[in-house]
Amino acid sequence: MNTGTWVDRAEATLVASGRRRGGARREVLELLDGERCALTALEIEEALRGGKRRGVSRASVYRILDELEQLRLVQRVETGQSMIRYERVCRGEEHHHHLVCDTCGLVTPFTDPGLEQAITRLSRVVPLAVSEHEIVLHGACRDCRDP
Amino acid sequence: MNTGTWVDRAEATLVASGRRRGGARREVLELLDGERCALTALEIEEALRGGKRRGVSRASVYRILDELEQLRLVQRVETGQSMIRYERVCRGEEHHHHLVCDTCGLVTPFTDPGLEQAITRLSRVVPLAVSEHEIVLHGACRDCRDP
DNA sequence: CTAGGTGCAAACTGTTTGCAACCCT
DNA sequence: AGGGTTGCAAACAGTTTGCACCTAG
Repeated sequence: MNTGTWVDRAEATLVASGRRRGGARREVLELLDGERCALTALEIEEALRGGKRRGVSRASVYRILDELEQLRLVQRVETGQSMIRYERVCRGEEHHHHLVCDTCGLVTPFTDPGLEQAITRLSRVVPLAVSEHEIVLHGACRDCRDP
Repeated sequence: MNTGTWVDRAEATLVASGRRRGGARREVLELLDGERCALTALEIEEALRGGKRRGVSRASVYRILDELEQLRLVQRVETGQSMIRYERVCRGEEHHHHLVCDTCGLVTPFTDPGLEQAITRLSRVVPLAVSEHEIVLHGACRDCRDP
């Protein structure tokens, strides 16, 4: 699937839920679509302010992310850096989790079928109707390991 | 192992690292020792203010938790509730993770050897020297499921 | 025209810090 | 006596909200 698809699906979902189109939201959607991993609201605001874009106010960034999350178009990622990160949700795309370097703060994605399998098995026996799961591995990335 | 052991070990570790004993810290240690799952700093402050205890100022709660975390006596738990939770670390006790009810906020622990195994295997192939890992399952608990 | 979208600034909330008083050792 | 420990209040940082203006439909 190409990168345009997610923005299109997102806009369609938004319109279907009775919303109008808006320039700020479009900016956020396009930025998220181009990112392969999770961003914080502040990173999004900054990325949109710089460059040739029009810029989106902080309040709007938060409001838009909140909307998108409720529509399950983006998901929150907690990396233990005391800032919420957001990334787009792609149906059909392999589910991924995150590696966090506690030294430099780098966040990278990874996937592991074995892990997903273990989670699926576990979800059946646990006293909770599991709807989401999040796995974060902390440690030192290569650059921070070798000085 | 009984519940007294952790407080003792904690105080010993603190003294060994060149600190003195203090009433506020003792309060926090005893409270954490009695809890089986993660608490937020604010919950700790509140729990200590009520009851027959002397109470510990908010700043001290944070400072103490920070100290304890650095000494690996407590660990942070991120449950996606935009508040950091802390729980004591017991050596020899089985490593556990968390179930979070997104409706009522209830946090409960669980353990799963299969999952730990999958994580261990994964840690060897990932581009990160893994030191910690955190797994959170989100969903609806029984009480929130059945009205 | 009109309800939703957006920016701005103020309000909130969890967390951190500066500083003076306190108390173990 | 002296340095770690604590409380208080102010400072911070990320997030949310109130309100007036703008804009898509």
